[in-house]
Amino acid sequence: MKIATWNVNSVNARLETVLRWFEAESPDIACLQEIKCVDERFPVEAFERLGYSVAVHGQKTYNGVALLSRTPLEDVVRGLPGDPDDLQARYIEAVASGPRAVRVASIYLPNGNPVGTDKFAYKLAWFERLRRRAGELLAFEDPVALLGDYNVIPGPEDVHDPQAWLGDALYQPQSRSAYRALQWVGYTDAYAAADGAPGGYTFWDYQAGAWPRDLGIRIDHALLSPIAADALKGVTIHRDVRGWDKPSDHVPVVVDLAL
DNA sequence: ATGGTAGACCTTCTA
Repeated sequence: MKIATWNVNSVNARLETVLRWFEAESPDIACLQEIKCVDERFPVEAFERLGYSVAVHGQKTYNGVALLSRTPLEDVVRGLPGDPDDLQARYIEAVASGPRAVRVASIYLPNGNPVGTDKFAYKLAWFERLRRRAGELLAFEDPVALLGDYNVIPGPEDVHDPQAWLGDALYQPQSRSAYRALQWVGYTDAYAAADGAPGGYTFWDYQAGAWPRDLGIRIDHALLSPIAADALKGVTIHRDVRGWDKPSDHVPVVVDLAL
């Protein structure tokens, strides 16, 4: 079973590119982030034609997440539990049903820049809510896969130049610690567990020639519950997609599970 | 030294 995550940076501006990738790779489940549209403007039919069930948690202009699955999506949760005042659409969770049911979430963690502002505080608070939710999910029978744009560079091997990112919210000690705390709850970073090599970047900025110079960072992650981690066969970063026409600044990451 | 690009949307914000 292949589960993908991809920050598409506007699903409508990128639809042709996104569909092209889905036709080539046909993941069983996919988690999209930064769809940048309200629910009504998500291209549901285009994905249904490819055989997917669709669940959307959209928002105007910013954020927005979605889940796609070849089996029906059940028990959909829109929005990260724990703060009714948080209106940003950054979390959707559901069970991809069937004989190999998986509980999956599409996560768009706050960026948090600049450090020292309420944006960074929001990032850390969101991380804490996610940790609590992740703990709750371990009580369910189904394996759990939490995929998305975590906006965290886990370690120095995940960035072209650690020094250049020291002041950035994505590489703050608190951000990295919060990401590790998710693993202490009982989740496994799929890329690390699959012996992913250093330099497995998933994001290259549009600016300053970051892509041709390979100035990338690894911030799109898959965290797996124990049963899911036991079934891990491999992780593939679809790096070549960054070189396509009209690319997102993120590329798809696919985890392959023996489920 | 404070740029450089992309998307949504309406003038600036977010990344």
